[in-house]
This record gives sequence, C-alpha cells and structure tokens, in this order.
Amino acid sequence: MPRTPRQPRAKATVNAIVEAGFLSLSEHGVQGTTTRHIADLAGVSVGSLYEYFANKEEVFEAMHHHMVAEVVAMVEPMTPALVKMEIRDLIKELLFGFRDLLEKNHGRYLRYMSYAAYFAPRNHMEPIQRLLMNLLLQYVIHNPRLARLGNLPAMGYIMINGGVFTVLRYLSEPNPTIGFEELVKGLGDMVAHFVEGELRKEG
Amino acid sequence: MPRTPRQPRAKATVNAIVEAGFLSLSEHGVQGTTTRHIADLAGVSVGSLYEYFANKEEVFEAMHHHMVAEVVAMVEPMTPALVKMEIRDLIKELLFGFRDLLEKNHGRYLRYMSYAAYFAPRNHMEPIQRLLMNLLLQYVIHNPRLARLGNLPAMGYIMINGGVFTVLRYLSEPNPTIGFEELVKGLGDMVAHFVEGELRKEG
DNA sequence: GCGGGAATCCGAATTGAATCCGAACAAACA
DNA sequence: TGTTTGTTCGGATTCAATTCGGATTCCCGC
Repeated sequence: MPRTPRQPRAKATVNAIVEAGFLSLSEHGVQGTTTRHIADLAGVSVGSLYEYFANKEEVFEAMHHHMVAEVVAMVEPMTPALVKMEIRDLIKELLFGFRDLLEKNHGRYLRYMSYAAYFAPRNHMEPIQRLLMNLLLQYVIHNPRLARLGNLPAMGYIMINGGVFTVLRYLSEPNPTIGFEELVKGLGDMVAHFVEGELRKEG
Repeated sequence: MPRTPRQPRAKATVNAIVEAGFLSLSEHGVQGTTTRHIADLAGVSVGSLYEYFANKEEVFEAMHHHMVAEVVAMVEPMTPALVKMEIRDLIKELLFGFRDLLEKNHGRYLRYMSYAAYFAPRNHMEPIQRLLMNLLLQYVIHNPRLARLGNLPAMGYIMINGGVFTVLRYLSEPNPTIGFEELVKGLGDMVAHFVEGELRKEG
C-alpha cells in the first residue's frame, strides 16, 4: 500500500522518480526499464520507490498523468485562438504544437506515448480524445455553418484518431518516408475536404 | 541459439507454442504471459520452448509473422476485385474483412495487435502498410482519373494509417461511443471526399 | 528389426529483476 | 529534549526467464 507524500522532500522524491521513469524509458525502452534503474536515475533507493508506488506499473501511470496534464495545459489555452482559425490552420497549429510537446526533452513523452498508445487495457488516451472532442464542439459553435454536419461524434472520432494517432505513429517512426510538413498539410486537406464534401452533401 | 524444427513432431511443437502464445495473451495479458504458461498451454516443457525460441520475445515475433501472413492472405486475393470497386465499397469491404480477421478466434489477433507496440516497437506494422500501399497503387492504375492526384505517398500514408489504426483502436475499445458501421461509413466518406477534393483542386 | 547418431524433449538449477520489510535517519511538534 | 510520525535505505525474498545435461524418440543404413 503506497504512501502519499506529505513533506516537500517526499514530493521531490516522487517527482524525481517520475522524471527518472521518462528518462529510463527513453534510454532503455520498456524492457530495459527496471525499478533499480529508475531509482538510480532518480537518486533514491528502490525501497523509496516502493514507498510511493505499489509497483512499476504505477510509476508508468504517474508518468501518464503527467503527460496528459501537459497536453491539456497546451491545448486549453490555445482553444480560444484555435476556434477562430481556418480548419487547415487550426490543424497545423495543433499538430505542430503537439509535435513540439512530444519532442521536448529529447522525446520523453513521445517515447512514452509510443508504448502506451496501443496499450489498450485501460483507455489511456481517453482524456486526450475527450479534450479534442471538446475542441471540435467549440469549433462548431463558433462556426455555425458547420452545425449542419451530420453525425458529429463519428466524424470527430475519425478525425481525432485518424489525426492524432497518425501523427503519433509518424513521429515514432525511425525513418519516415514523408516529411512532417507534408503529413500535416495532408491531414489538413483531408479534414477540410471532408467537411466541405459533407456540407455539399447535406446542403 | 534456437534450433530449426526438422521433424514433423518438432514443427507441431513450434506451432503449438505460437498458438499457446495467442491464447495466453488473450487470457492473461502481456504481464501474465510467462514462458511456463505458454509452455503449459502448448503441452510442452519450458525447455522445449527454448529449443526453438531464443527468448520470449521471439515467441511474440513468431506470433506477429503469423498474423501478418494472415492479413496478407486475406488482402491479396481480394485485390483484383477491390480495384474495380467504388472507393467507399472498397473501404467497406476491406475494413469488414479486417475486423472479421481480428475478431476471429475470440479476438486473438486483436489482442495481440493492441499489445504489439509493447514488445515490437520496431516498425511492426510496416509489412501491412506496404501491402496497403501496394493496393492503393493498383487502384490508381485501374482508375486512371486518379493519376492526377499529387503526392500519392503522403496521401497513402495518411489514409492507410488513419484508416487502419483508427479501426484497430476502435476495435480495442471496451465500449465504443459509435458503431462500427458508422466508423466504416465515415472513413469511406472521408477518403472519398478527400480524393474528390484533391481532384477538384488539381484539375 | 537392430544399432547408432541426430533430433527432440524434459525439468531441476541458475540468474536477475521486482517487491517487501525492518532498522536507521529526519522532521514536526510538544 | 523526548516522542511521534514521515522518510529513506539496502539486504532478504520471491518469482519468472533462461540454461544445461541427460533421457527419450526418431531416422536411416545395415
């Protein structure tokens, strides 16, 4: 039964462990990430790790929360500006921001994501999906001509997954066959054409 | 150094191990899948497992090849018929086939896929991506009006990843918010509008 | 159908990582 | 200062992955 850190010193320990988790994952992958390793990188002993985390898995979960929080912290302040943009610009802005976040600190989050993304037991990506679905709704509200679009949930699901996860996959590839700009442009075109096509159909 | 099975008995053993791998993964997840477990399910001893596989990872790799081979075996015979279809029908046909394959045998392949990123971080989807890229090329050859489309690699990359991975993700979700038919229809519309939009732009 | 070498199979022993635990150390507080 | 509570430590334990030497079965020439 892990303990909750009360004193600042303990909070620092917990934080150091989570940071070390990202580091170790980046350096050694999932298999190579041992508790001893994490503890060493964090500058604490294994015992301390187990004071705050029931097992290694919980360290990964804490890392996950950390990362989700960062994504939210990135997207939420952007939202008011995003909803006023053209679709293609919105996508460009969002995806470049996303890439920068993922590549920050030598790709720590990216490394984590590429392991967690398909790792399906519990919907790891659900909060991010919800965040983006909310952005989509805001966008529709600010652009009433889109209100005619039918089946927003399905469209959103496809655009969000198709978009975010394609980018995630792209960034994880060792030597991609296309450039990131091309990818972003293509995704922008795809979504824009989709919306236009649907509007044409509905109208 | 693992040995290659020569006698039929040994081939059966190897096969049983791979099968047991899928079973164990379905039943116990990645963490719960131990070599002892796989060996037990396969009805052989741990020692035998290590006769043919250098380590547990190699068992997963064999499973992977098995699955990729099945996907190829599904798509290749369909190709001549697919290239003659409307885009929306092609997608419907392909994705329903894909779903059926993944859900065959109580979702063994699906389970495997959703864990695959865990142990196969190196381009595990590359062969499937290539297969589908080839299908796309065939399609363009049979539908010359599409030849005007610019930047086929990028379009293909987006459609294939956006499509396949969205479906994969969808099928792994415990309680999806939309129906599979909706998803497939949406993806079909998306691709169709994309192509039409691009053609309009190019023309 | 018999004998010997190769192939196959086995499972106890080894190894190393994850996890637990009780003693030592530090902080809070009276 | 003494006591209580929080924190850290690292050796001891447990359990899964992998190894190894020997037993068993198959194959083929006689």
